[in-house]
Amino acid sequence: MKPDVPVPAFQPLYRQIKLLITEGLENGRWKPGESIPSEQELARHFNVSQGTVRKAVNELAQENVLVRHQGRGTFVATHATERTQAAFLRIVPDVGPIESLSAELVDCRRIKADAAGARLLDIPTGSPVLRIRRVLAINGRKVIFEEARVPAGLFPGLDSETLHSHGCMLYSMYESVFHVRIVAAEEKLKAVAADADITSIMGLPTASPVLLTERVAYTYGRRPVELRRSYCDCSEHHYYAAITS
Amino acid sequence: MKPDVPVPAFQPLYRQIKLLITEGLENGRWKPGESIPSEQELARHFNVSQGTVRKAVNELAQENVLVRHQGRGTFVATHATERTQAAFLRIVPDVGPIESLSAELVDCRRIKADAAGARLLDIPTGSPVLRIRRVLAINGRKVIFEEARVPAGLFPGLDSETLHSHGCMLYSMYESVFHVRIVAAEEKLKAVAADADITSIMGLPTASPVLLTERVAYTYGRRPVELRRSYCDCSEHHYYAAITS
DNA sequence: GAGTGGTCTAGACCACTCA
DNA sequence: GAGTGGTCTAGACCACTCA
Repeated sequence: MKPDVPVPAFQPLYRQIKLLITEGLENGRWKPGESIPSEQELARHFNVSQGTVRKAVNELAQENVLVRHQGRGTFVATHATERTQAAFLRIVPDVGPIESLSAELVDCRRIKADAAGARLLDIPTGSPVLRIRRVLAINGRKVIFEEARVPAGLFPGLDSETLHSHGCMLYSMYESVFHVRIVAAEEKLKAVAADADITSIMGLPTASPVLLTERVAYTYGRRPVELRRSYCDCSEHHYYAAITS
Repeated sequence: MKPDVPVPAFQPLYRQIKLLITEGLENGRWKPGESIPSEQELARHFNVSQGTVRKAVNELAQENVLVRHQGRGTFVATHATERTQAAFLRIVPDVGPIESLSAELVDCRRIKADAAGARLLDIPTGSPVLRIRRVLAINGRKVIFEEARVPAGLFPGLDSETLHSHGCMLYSMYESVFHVRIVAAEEKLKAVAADADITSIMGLPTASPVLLTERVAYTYGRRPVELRRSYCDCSEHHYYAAITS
């Protein structure tokens, strides 16, 4: 019993089902925050057993693309809610929890992709890119200065006003306004001496050591859609990582 | 059908099986690098279905405590092989792969646990702790200075000679000599200015920014067994992290 | 009480490994 | 060819949610 839709060969059935579900997410068939059909329904629709659907959904849930709720259903993950707002933020206070998180826009400009950035974003060098710079405050204290770059083509009409009206929270705005959902990211961290721009914005002594994080963020299908450089003042905050392996 | 061994209540069967398997790993019933019994055998032994064993083993495999090999069996993960030697190292060169990794011992001393360290290691303040300091070189270049602290009681007789005879590779030595297997860790990262000790050992300019990583490493059952502070020269290397959520 | 996901079983067949 | 883990099915019952 195979689903009656063309799928790549040499894949276990449940991977094919996973791909089909991912396609439904990509093309907006099921939207962030909404529920997808029940396992039983999906099994009937794809003409496979519930166990096979379950295995596909489990993998997507583990990748935080879907969220399961026993008794309620399975939902498309979202950056829109308070709780999932900062799911990608790895900076935490040395003591105590994050009680508030706010962002202040520095500027938003249209620039041209340089060679390195274009390669990472998989777009032509020189194509239009939006550069968004902001300062993040944790519990009222300015901690992070960051610069994000995204292909302008994916975010038509994005400007300072769009940013202000969303409190300058990027991933929830990407998702709700432009239907671009961030599902994974890779980060490279370095300790560097802050340059004058950064020390003046953050109110730090000249050449303070700051934690530089370079991120590539991906949407469904591991397509890169954002580059980000963050500079974190580590005097009362740190980057948290858990290792299993 | 329940296993005929006392287990905590209110746990799904497969979690109870998982605990029983973990106990077998802890008490050395199955040793790192060895294979555990097949799913069929475990299912017979615990008197549950193969599917339930499979679910328990899957979770342990995902936590990198066990390693599955189709057609060969399921093996206890180990730090002893070349490939798994540096499974916890997150520092990589900015360009190119890690071709060689070597460690040079600075010193190994017996000290007393300070209050903060004792709390993290869950031992009494003032109890004996071994402090191991070493320099890690990646592709022949000194990149990381680090200091590890472990409860002396867990590592009887550990000294410079033990370290030298294992090339100063800690986790494989913990495992093969002292039967302490590291299975998980938490890390906090900060950018700091290097002090004189570090700049002289690493050959860096005064007060260079370095990446400080503070690690707590855990053995089975999430029992903390090592604290570590690493200082990384980030001029040609970075810390790599993947984010999913 | 109907519907959801979570657990558990039993059994089939497949892909891979190794003697 | 025997033994291993990997996939898939079908069906049962449970825990949780919500009207």
